[in-house]
Amino acid sequence: MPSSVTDERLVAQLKALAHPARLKILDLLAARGDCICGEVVNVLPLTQSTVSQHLKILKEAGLLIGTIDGTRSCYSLDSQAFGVSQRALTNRLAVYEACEEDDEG
Amino acid sequence: MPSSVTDERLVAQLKALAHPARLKILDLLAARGDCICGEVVNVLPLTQSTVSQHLKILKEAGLLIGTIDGTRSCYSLDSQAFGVSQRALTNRLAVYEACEEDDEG
DNA sequence: ATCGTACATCGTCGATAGACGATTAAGGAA
DNA sequence: TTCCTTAATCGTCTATCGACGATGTACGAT
Repeated sequence: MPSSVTDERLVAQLKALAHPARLKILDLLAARGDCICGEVVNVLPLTQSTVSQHLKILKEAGLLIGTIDGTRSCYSLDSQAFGVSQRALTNRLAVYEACEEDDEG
Repeated sequence: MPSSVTDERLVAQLKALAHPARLKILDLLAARGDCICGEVVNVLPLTQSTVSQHLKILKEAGLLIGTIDGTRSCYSLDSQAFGVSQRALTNRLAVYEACEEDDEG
């Protein structure tokens, strides 16, 4: 019953997810385990500053973990955070899905 | 492998979900089964035109079904659509979640 | 100390989102 | 028909998003 994720936080995460470039970044990180910023820049048709901005947004939404490695920034998915938000989202959507109109009579 | 939901569509649905007022509308519909526009207006601290706009966005994202009932518009959740998008989202997030960094060696 | 690399941040600009009031469209009641 | 109710749409305004180039910052090599 305690949702453990506020509406506000859920909205923030949904906003972070709701962009094609950011979904691509997540896919990339899921595929490779981790990436430095430059690798993401090489894959996406976007400039370095734009990619950096997207990474920041994902990080602020709590979906990514970023570590400094010398002059490089290494990013990886925050699997735990995804577990939490996945459950929150799934619960939410499941409620909506379960809400069949039962006035079929 | 066929995702059955394009990235584009997923992004559109995430955008539709990523607004507090629209989450509230979905909650309301889940709780009541269906609502006419005016009921939603009475519950939310927003004007009729704004609420109507939000309902339109949710409908265009394929999350709501709207039926005309005399001069009223009756909205209800499209449970089937939620089933589909829930699976799409859940799959996506599950991949991210499952992607533990296994380079612990 | 100087230079090069890698990334973050700043400033800007056009496009989009979100709110509102006003108007329009359409059904029901007199 | 005329009027009232309900809701969709239009026009406008502000705020935020998303892209970019330019600049700043920090580390590594020379």
